[in-house]
Amino acid sequence: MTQKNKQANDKDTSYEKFAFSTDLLIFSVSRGEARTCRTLSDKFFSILLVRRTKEPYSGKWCLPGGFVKEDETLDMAADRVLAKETNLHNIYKEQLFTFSDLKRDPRTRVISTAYMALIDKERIVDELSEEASWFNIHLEEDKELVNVVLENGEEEIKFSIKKYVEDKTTSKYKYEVISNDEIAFDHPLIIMTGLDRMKNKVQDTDIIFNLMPEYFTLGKLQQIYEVILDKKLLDPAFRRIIADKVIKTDKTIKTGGHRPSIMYRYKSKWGDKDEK
Amino acid sequence: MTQKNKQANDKDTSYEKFAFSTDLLIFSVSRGEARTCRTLSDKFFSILLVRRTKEPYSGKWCLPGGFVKEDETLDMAADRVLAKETNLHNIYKEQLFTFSDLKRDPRTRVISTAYMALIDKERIVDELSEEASWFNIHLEEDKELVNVVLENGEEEIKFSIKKYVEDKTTSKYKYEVISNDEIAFDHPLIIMTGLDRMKNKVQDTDIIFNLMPEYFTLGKLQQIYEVILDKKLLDPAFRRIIADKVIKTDKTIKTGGHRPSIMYRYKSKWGDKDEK
DNA sequence: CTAATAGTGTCTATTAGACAGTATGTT
DNA sequence: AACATACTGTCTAATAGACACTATTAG
Repeated sequence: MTQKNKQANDKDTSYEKFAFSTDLLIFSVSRGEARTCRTLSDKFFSILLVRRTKEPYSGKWCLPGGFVKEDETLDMAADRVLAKETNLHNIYKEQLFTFSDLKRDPRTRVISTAYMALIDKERIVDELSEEASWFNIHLEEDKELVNVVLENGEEEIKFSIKKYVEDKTTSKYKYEVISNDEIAFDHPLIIMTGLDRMKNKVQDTDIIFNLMPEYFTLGKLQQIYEVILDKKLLDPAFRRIIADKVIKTDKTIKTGGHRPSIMYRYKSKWGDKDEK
Repeated sequence: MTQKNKQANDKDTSYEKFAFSTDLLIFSVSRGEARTCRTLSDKFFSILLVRRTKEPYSGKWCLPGGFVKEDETLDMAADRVLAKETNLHNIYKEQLFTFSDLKRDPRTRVISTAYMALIDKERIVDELSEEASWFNIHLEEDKELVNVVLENGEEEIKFSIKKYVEDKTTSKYKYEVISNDEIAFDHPLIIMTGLDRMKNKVQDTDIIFNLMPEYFTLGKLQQIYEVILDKKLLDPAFRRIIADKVIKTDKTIKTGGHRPSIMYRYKSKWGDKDEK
C-alpha cells in the first residue's frame, strides 16, 4: 500500500488538455422603492445574471463568463468579460475559486475559475445587453438550509442550498445544491461562495468602497454595510469604525424631510486619493 | 469603443484547451537544535520541496505537483500528489490560487491551481523520496523587498521578492520575483501567496492545529504561533485566547530542567473530538 | 408642530497589552 | 542554589455595545 502510490505515478509527464473558462459574479447595490417621500429607499445587494440563449441550459440564467483564450491570462479573460457586460474598465475584481467538478458542464469537461467583481452600478452608462439583468438577493437561513431568492422586479428565481462546515479548524463552509430550476451549471455554488467571501471581507477590509460612488453619505454607506451583513448596526459604533476610512468634504446633500447629510470620500490607509 | 467590445465577443463559443496542473505547498514545523540540554529546541516553519530530475529546470527545486487527469477534480489531484509525497491521507488542504501567466511553464501553456496543505511531520512514517526535502523558511523584510532563505541543513536557497499593495481597499499584496536561481517555474510566487494566507488564517481561524499532534503543550503551541507570525507573544494573552480552543488532559510531559507541562488537545467550536 | 434622518456624548462591558509574580522540575 | 520553562494575578489601555440625547430639514 505504501509503496503502491509511489510507483504508480512515477513517470506521469503525459497530460490531458481541458477547456477552461471564467465566470464572473458581479456585485452591485440597487435602490428599491422609497415607501413614502420622506423615507430612505431600501437598498438591495444584487448580482448581474444573463439569460442563456443557447444549449445547454438555454433560457436559464447564469453568470456572465467565457472561455479563456490561448493568449490570455485569467485576469485578462475576466476583464474582457467584465468589459463586455458593463463597458467598464478598472473594476475591482478578485479570484474566488476554481471549480473543477467532472460534470459541471454537460457538454465537455470544463474547469472554470470564478471571479467576483464589485461595481457602482450608476457608473454604467450604456444599456445592459438584452439578456442581462440585475437581480436583488434575498437570503433566508434555516439552520443548515439556505433559501435564496433572486428577483429583478419582473422575475423571481429561487434555489436552495445546504450549507455545512467542511473543516472544523477553519469553519469553512461547503455548499450543496438542494433545489435549483432556473440557474445554469454550478453557478449557485459560485454565488454562495462569493456571498460568503463578501461577508468576510466587508468586515475586515475596505472592499465595500468599491460599491460606492466617489462622494457618499455615511447613512448610505451604513445601509450598504447593513444589507451585506444582513443586520442592523448602531450609529455611533459604525461611525467610530469608519471614521478613519473616510474624509469629510464640504459637499452636503438634501434628501428629504430631515437634516442634510455631509458627503464623504474614501481614504485608504495607503494614502488619500486612490488613483485607480 | 463602447460598441466594439460588445460585438467582438458575440459568438465566442469556440474554445482552446489547456494543460492543467496542481502544485502543493505543504507546510509543517521542524525542530531545530536545542542550544543546551535545558533549553527548548527552536522551531522552524518549513515547506516540502522536490528536486526536479527532468527538463525544464532540471536540478532545481520546486513544489510537488502534477498534471490533472481527465477523470479527476482538482481536489482529487491534490490528494493524489499529497499521498504520493507523504503517504498520508485526510490531510488539511485548501485551494490557494490559480496561476495562469502565459509563460509560467516554458514547455507549453500550463494553468495551475495551487493548494496549501498542513501536516504534522511526525505523522510521516515512510522515508521521503530521495528528491524531496523539508526546507526551513527564513524571512527578512526590508520595506518592499522580501528576502527568503530556504534551508534544509545542507543546502541554502535564496530568492527575493518585491511585495506591494495591489489594491488599496483590500490591502492585497502582489508579488514580483526580483531574483531567483534555484526554484523552478513561478513557485516563489506560490510560496509567498501561501505564507501570506497562513499569516492571516493563523490569526483568525484554528488552522494551526493541523500542524499539531493530537496531544501538545501550550508552550509548543505558542512557539508555533510565534514562528508563523514571526513575533513574540505574551504568555497570559496567548493563554487567554486559546483557552477555549483546547481541552486540558491529565497527561503531562517532562521536557528538561523545569516544571513539567500539561498536555492539551484541540477542541473546535463545532464539537470536542474532531473525527477526521 | 411632527416625522424622519443626521450626528454626538457618554456610560459600561469586554477584550487586549503589559508586567510582575509564583510553581516546579533538572542540574 | 541556579536555571529554565510553566503558569497565574492583576492593573491598565483600548475597543465594542448600548442608549440617550441634540440638530436640522420638509411638510
